[in-house]
Amino acid sequence: MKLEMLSISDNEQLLNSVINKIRDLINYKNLEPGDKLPSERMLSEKFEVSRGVVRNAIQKLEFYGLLKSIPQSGTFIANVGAIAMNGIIDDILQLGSPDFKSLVETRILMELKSVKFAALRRTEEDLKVMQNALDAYSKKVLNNEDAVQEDLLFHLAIAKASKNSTLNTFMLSITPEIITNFAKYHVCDDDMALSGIKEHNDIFEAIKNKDQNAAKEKMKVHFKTLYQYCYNIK
Amino acid sequence: MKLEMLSISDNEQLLNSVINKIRDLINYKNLEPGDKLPSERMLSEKFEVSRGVVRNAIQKLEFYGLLKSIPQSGTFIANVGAIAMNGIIDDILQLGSPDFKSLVETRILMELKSVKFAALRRTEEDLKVMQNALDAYSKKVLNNEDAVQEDLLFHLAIAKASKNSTLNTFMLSITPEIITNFAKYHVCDDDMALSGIKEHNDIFEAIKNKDQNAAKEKMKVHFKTLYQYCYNIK
DNA sequence: TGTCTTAAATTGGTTTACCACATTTATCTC
DNA sequence: GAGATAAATGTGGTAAACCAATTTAAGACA
Repeated sequence: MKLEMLSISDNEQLLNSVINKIRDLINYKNLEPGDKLPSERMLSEKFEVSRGVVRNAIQKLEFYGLLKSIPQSGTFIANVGAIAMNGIIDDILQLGSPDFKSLVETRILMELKSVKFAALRRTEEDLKVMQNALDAYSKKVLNNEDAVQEDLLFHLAIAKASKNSTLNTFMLSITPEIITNFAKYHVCDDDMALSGIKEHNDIFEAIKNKDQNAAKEKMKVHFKTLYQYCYNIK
Repeated sequence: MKLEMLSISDNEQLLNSVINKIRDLINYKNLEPGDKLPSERMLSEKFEVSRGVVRNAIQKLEFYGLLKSIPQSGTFIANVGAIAMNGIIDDILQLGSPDFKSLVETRILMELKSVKFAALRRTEEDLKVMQNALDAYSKKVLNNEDAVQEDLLFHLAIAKASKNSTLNTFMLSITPEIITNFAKYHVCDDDMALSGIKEHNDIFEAIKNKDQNAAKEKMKVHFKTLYQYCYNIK
């Protein structure tokens, strides 16, 4: 069984079209935060789709914080202005193709900040978790095994130690995409992995010593190769 | 009708418990990327909940990129390692309470980068959109009206001009939360709004002139008050 | 024994009818 | 006419039956 995601499926296309229609409705009626959407039954009739599809669309928009369904009452516009809402929906609809370059670019800028926060705020417990991730990484690399997962686990441990829940959430959310693309493009060569062990250790020591600037610099070194890759491909 | 979100509803609690059980199952069975989850019917029987609840839980995990459902085949673990998966699920379950401090902290670091990218990559079209947002903001402020939405629209225009889709998505996703908290804590006073006009103009000019460093510095000035607020409250 | 065909079982997705609660409207009492 | 109460309507949520595609297993035939 393949896990291909090359073309979005029919049901996803239907879902997106309904999301688009809901957006058009909100724009047309100039609905503002707190306003009530028509009932699911009315929407399903208006859009000529089953109520289940409407429910799925609403649920997705609810995930993104744009709508709020309240049982036995209705669905309401959340505290988001019209233009921001349109931007987010645009984003939802073109989903699935965040370019790898922007992904890496964003990861790097977040890592450089989170490593500084980690150096500032890390606890002894954080250090232990990092140490474990570091050991697991080294072990895999020295056995010539693929260590992409372990590599990222070390970085996620740093993100957690940064004590910034939002930053941590974002790092977690881009991790799967990073892994997929790394595997696809074979970003990490074997020699890269070997040098990675020392680089990881340097970062770890800087965090341990609570040296923010050193931590950032060592992280920069670690991303040097990735940086070049990121800005060379188009 | 109030839009209170103080306590999560019963159905949400049930949903979270099922998500937790799915996580436990994955851990217990040591399921790896590509492995197949038991069928929805088996899960609903095992967890003693209706199949619909199981479907909702799977859908939510699919939304976060952890699972992938394929019609008439089954539900599969996406390309995410066990530990990263646990981290993300932890994150999903404690949802709804990203502290304001981390939110602001993250927003600032992303803004300081996105404004540099914008200065580097902005098109003439981008400048027009920014100019419009700027005018709308000034108009509201000079009329002594609330201008939080317009303020953020200018910043979102910058994020869009940064040509980094990932960064733009993140900025969009934290925008609703920012607006809510701004309104709740009355972060923006009237005099702050007035000085904001000039600060916005300065940022705009720097982007227009493609001066990355000036853009970042002007943005820093703009966030100075917010910075202090962010680091004073606990 | 091996390969192709075919039918039965399994799967996620969809539809339908029903539910409990909230809101609105109508009715009754004073 | 005002307030309280009850009936009717409308709402999102839920459970069960149904669907089409897939997978699996059995069977027929060489």
